[in-house]
Amino acid sequence: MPARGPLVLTPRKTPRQARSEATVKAIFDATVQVLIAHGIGRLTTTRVAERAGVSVGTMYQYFPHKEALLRAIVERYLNQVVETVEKCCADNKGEAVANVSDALVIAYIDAKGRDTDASRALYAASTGLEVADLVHATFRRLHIAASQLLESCPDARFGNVEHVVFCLMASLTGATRVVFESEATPEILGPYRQQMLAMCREFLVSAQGNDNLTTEPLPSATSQLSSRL
Amino acid sequence: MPARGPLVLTPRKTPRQARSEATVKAIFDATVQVLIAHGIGRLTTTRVAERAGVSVGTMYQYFPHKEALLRAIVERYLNQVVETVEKCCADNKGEAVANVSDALVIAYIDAKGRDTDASRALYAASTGLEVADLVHATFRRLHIAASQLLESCPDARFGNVEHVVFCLMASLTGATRVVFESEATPEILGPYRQQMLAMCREFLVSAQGNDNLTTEPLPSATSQLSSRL
Amino acid sequence: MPARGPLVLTPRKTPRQARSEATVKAIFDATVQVLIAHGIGRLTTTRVAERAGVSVGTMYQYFPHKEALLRAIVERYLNQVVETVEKCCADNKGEAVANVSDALVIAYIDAKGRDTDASRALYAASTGLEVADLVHATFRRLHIAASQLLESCPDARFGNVEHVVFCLMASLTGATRVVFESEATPEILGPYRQQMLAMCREFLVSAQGNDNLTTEPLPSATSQLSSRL
Amino acid sequence: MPARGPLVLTPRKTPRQARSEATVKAIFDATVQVLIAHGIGRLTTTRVAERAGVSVGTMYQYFPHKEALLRAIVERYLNQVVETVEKCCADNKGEAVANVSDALVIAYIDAKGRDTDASRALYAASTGLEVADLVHATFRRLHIAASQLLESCPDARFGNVEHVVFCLMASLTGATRVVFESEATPEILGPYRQQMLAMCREFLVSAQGNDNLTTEPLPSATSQLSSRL
DNA sequence: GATGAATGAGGCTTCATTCAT
DNA sequence: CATGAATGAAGCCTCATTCAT
Repeated sequence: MPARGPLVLTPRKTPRQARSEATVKAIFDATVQVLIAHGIGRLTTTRVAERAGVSVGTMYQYFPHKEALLRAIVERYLNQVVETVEKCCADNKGEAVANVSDALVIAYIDAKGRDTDASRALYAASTGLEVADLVHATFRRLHIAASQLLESCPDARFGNVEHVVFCLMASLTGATRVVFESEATPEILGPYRQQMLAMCREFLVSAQGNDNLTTEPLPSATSQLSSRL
Repeated sequence: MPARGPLVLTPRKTPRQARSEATVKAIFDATVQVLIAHGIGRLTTTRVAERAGVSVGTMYQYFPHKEALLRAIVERYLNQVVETVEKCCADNKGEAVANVSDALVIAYIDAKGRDTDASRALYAASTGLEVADLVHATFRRLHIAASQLLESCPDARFGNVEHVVFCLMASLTGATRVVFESEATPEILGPYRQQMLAMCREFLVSAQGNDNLTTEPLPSATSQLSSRL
Repeated sequence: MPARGPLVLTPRKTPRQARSEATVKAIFDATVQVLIAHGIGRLTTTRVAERAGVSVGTMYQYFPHKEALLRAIVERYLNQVVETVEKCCADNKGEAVANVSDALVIAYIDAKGRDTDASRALYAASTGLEVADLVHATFRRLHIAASQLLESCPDARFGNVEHVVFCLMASLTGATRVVFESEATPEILGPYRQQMLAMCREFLVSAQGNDNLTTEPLPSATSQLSSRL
Repeated sequence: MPARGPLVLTPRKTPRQARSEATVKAIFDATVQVLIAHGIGRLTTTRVAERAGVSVGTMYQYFPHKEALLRAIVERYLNQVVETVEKCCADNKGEAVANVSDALVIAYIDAKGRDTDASRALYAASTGLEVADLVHATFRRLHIAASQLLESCPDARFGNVEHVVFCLMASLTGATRVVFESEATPEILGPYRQQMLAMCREFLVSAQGNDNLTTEPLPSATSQLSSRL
């Protein structure tokens, strides 16, 4: 295929479409700003529209109801994060487990850390049954991406990848949430990232070969803590 | 829930009579039930009162406003969890790091697993600025208890206990939240607990002596993910 | 009406559209009607909205809360009265004291008498801390207008205008209130006006030159009534 | 009737009655205190009972509802004032008009000034249809007492006593209300009383013989002032 | 399409009053 | 009789959503 000059790969928008996109973007940005400034409890359609510089009526042209707007925002945000991680996975296929672990941890934490305020705000917005499915789907995508990446490692010897990756990603995403919900200052984030790197690396490396370690029988999960471990 | 300036968060009336206590208990139970059945978004004072079999007026005799009720519930729940863990810490003073790690993990996960539904419901209720301070305080108590416990281990050689414990507890609590918010069936919880045991144990054991491991220079925490790790 | 800290007393939305203005007028009229028909104790936001033929929501678009509505109504009414009196003052600059007195009395009583029902209703609404400042400000404006008018009289020889005018206006406004709160039928109002004219005229005329009349020593104002006068 | 030692003219109360009276007194006092401290808008049955040191239940034993309590308080207060004035009237029968005027003014203003806070509070409580009849009845009693007193004056030559006294008392009571509702400090009350003494005296004295004075046609008050007075 | 005034269901809270203890 | 916990009607206010202009 011979080069034919600077290719324009994105189709030219009609003015109408362009305006629509700009409006939607304005609404999106406004929503995040309101989320950051007022919190989910004070996020009202009027407030968002005001901030976006459009009328409520216009907003309802693009989002049939508030929940749709919220879902769209959360979805967009989660997608950004997942895509960053997926890209990282693609970039690290075939690396050793330890490296892969580091790459994953850094990719995820840094994706979150890109915009601390937005991340905090979105964590708050992500709680609620309305978007639970989005969160789950996102987690599944992360899980799949991480699984494939780890299985691609030349030194991979996992007993049960599913379980390992589940725990890995639950820790990574859950702990990061804890960090962001308390204080995600650089002074906290730095050490946190370092420790998390170690934790995940040790975990994954040690999981090589002795995964279903089935040590002693564990006390039943639902009962009181047995005094004997 | 509109902000209300200086909030009165203590119950108006200290239940010192038998009838009162029964009423308060009914309200507490009803709140959790409504939380489980409808979620925090559909938790209304009317609904709680109805479920508790009392009038709204009665509810307001014990809780000056909805927020106070919510805080009371969350506080009670968090206290239960913390106390379980603190008790576990007391019971394991002087054990080896690996054992202590196991004890902590099991204590925490089992405390949460005692009532799966309530835990799920309360995770949802715990998000929101109204109770953020309670959650933080709880985390701090857990952090302190775990720190003291780990420092008491005869084989403890931590570089920076603070950082290690912070990451440990963030992972433990955060990952457990992820599990409960997706599906906390025994089929999930069992393997999760096993992996978490391994993860934390490996982390803590490996943190002996090489804490501030400062291996290779890490990419800056706040910048974009460097493509090459 | 519970206190609410820093109150927002200006309407949320400045009515700049035709529809808006009509709505605000309807709300104003309805408020006065409800005040007349039910009294301030039975004036509820719902009732006013109903009477105005709008929804509560609409009302709250123009008045941030009930108190703001009440203040707006009272303010509007007091302004009408004050403006009438101020105009009268402007029209009578330079007249003799006796004529000025008559003009003031007639202007005030007739301003109140324009709409007997509204006046009665607004007297009731004007009691309450919410509007006390408006009432005071109005009295001060009346006081100032009357002072300036009286000082402009060619035959003015007051000892202490402040005290004289204060007593004059307190009597005029206070007595008129008493009349309207009992029965402001023409049969009452007519003679009342005539007597008030005489009273104020005699007072002002006699105050010429012998103001600080300090006759006999008066019994202390705050002590028990001396039995011997 | 020979003296028979110290006579006990009030019947001895049974303990029960004594307790009742004490309770009622406590409730009365508490009501006034709450009125002063919180205003009529914050006067709740619970608050009064609390302050009185009795239970709401007990309060309802003595007053069938809140309105009854309020009426009782207002009635008691108005009675005190009226009785003071009536006593003054009895004491001044046969005096000259000027003296009678002074006596009335001082008696009324000082009766109100006895407890400034209570007077203010009671003014606020007296607004509302519930007690309008009490206020009217009180005014009528004052009117009657003053009429009889003035008619008893040896130098009385009133044209229409009714009209004169009505205006006199409306001014006295109305103006005093104005004073108390703005600021009833001694610095205000002193001059006010002095001026009021002059005003009423001049009015009454000048009313001797030229009551229906129908002087010149009065200027229209900017309004539709009835042309014929 | 865009606007923003209007809607009204529904949430939170108060408080006069009742009644079992 | 006294108590005070319980009641629930009723008030205030919000905000997602609609629709005439």
